[in-house]
Amino acid sequence: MMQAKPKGNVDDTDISPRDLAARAAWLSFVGGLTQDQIAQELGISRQRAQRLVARASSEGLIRVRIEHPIAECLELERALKARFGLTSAWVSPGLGAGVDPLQGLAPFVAPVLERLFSSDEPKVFALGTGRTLKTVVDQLRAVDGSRHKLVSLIGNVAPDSSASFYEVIMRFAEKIQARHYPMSVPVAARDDVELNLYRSLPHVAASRELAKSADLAIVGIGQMGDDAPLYVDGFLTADELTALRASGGVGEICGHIFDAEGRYLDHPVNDRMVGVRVPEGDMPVYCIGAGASKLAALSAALRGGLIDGLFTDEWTAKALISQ
Amino acid sequence: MMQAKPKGNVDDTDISPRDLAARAAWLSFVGGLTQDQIAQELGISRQRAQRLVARASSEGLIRVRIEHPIAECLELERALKARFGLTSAWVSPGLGAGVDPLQGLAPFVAPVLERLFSSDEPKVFALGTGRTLKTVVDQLRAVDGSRHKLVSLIGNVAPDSSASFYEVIMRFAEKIQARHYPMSVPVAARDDVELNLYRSLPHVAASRELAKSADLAIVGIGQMGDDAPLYVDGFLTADELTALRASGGVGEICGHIFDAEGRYLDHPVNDRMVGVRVPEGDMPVYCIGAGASKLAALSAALRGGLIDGLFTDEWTAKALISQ
DNA sequence: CCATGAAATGAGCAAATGCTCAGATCGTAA
DNA sequence: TTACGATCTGAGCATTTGCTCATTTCATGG
Repeated sequence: MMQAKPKGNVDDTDISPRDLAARAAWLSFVGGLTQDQIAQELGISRQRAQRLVARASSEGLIRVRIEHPIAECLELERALKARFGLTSAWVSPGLGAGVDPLQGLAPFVAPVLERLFSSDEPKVFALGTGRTLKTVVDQLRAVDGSRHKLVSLIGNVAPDSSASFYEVIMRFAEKIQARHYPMSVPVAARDDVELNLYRSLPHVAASRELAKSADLAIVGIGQMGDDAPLYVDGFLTADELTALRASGGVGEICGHIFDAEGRYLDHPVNDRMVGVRVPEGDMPVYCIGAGASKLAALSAALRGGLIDGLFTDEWTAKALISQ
Repeated sequence: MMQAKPKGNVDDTDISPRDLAARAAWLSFVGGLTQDQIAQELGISRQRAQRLVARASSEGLIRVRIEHPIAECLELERALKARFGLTSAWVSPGLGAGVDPLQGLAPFVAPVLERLFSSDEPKVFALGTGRTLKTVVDQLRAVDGSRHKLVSLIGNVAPDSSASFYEVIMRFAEKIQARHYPMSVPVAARDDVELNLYRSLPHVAASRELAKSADLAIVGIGQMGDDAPLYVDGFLTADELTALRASGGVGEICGHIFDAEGRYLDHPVNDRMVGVRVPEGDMPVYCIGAGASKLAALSAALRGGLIDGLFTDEWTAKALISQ
């Protein structure tokens, strides 16, 4: 499927090296040993110890969390809920200007999702896609959620027929060992005939039904700037993007484009999405997103009541509250 | 109750300083910023940034966990279960010779207990006391376990009438917001009359009944060397300690002393404990303990089938398996 | 068998970190 | 107001850490 590079960080069946890295990291972080001491303890060179610890961090073997809720963030959560009628809000501390907001948001979101997934009661979670969700799932700890079901809200085949795209649901399913129902058709149909064809496929119809009756939807949010994900990934042509913006499009959730008031556009592009449009029924929708580029989209989604819960960072929360 | 020192690390209503520490730690650990950058971001001196991060770690605002199960530890867990007929075993990676085993064991045990406490089904947990359990509870994250009940297996009043001792159940209860039932009487009665008196007190009888019907017991284990906890804390005189050792006593759980085969001694000291002796009925008993000093006691408890689950560290596990 | 390239290793060095000490700041009491 | 004590703060320095580069090791293919 992919390149044959032996560098792949997927979990292959290595026995020793990763173990050793974990051990070095344990000695360093938990034991507070210096690299020299680690080297001695493990019978390796100080240099190697250093590399093992670095590797453990970069491969995500280390998970750090701050136990103390920062008052300012709690206040922002309260304000977001009050201002936009959300049922839930989570605000991560910011990491300063130069840093990708996801770097802070993802490790903050992951534990919350773990809590959701560790509910004893079997639930159906409907998932979107995108870089945000992918980054979050990478941070997710392996918890046993085998009683739950995961279903995709959106097709998983890109216009160039590649299926890899941002495969989020598989990764989620691996982490929590849940049954999963991807929507194995193109994200968008090219015309109404195709749309009806896709939707009439039994496995698609089943996934759509399951998604519509899910207990909770977890989605990202896309912006409509020049580097809109829909455009970059080839779902829209440059002309279409321009046209949609002219029609007022400022953001999208699961490929469904909406205007600044959070109303979905009445536009052919929107009508040909094979997946499910949220909100659907009384299923709560939790959205994960932060950063200046997503501000307009988030603001619109909030204004239109498209979402019920929001994960974001401090900077974005402040910006949203001050309009 | 305690000294009036304003240094107490109990959660007082500070607003800013701890928040700032948490924020600095977040920037450092999650954001990977250098102290200089943190200082700039927070508008403070590099020095202060350094101190804030250090403080955050020392105050336990930071929680680090290793995501990767180390093969060698898994193997030891398997071996422990097979060898001693345990239903569960957890082995933490060792931290090298010079370090208190608890420093590694406690952060390892805490997440496992969190999982136990996050079960949706209401349960009754029976708890022992001691330094081990206290260190573990300090590492525990605040999870909502308000549906559970916590009950003490042992009295909470020391011979000198001080109640503070190792107050574990309160700390657990605070962390998980569970109803708790301490056993508010002396640990040991001075004679049979007193024993019967204590046990006939309604709240003691109720606690004992609840403890006996608990879903799970979580206990530490004590050794009977010259610095036996029972002796150090004043529950035994030096003479008694010597006598008990002469009678074969090598360890104790909740103050009940047993011999090298894990059989409880038939001795007056043992008969005057007000609390509950484990195992009791079919309630599983999980024991937390590691270190050379506890080896004999652990070995005996395992041999006698006193415990069903064991939390220990690598070194101790190896020693136990090789007899 | 050797040639080749990629990854692992160790040395050296610059940056970052943690610690100590002296001075500053603040609150309290005379 | 001034003196006092305790904490907070910043500078300097020793230690620790992370990075780069040259070398070695290992695996693969000629």
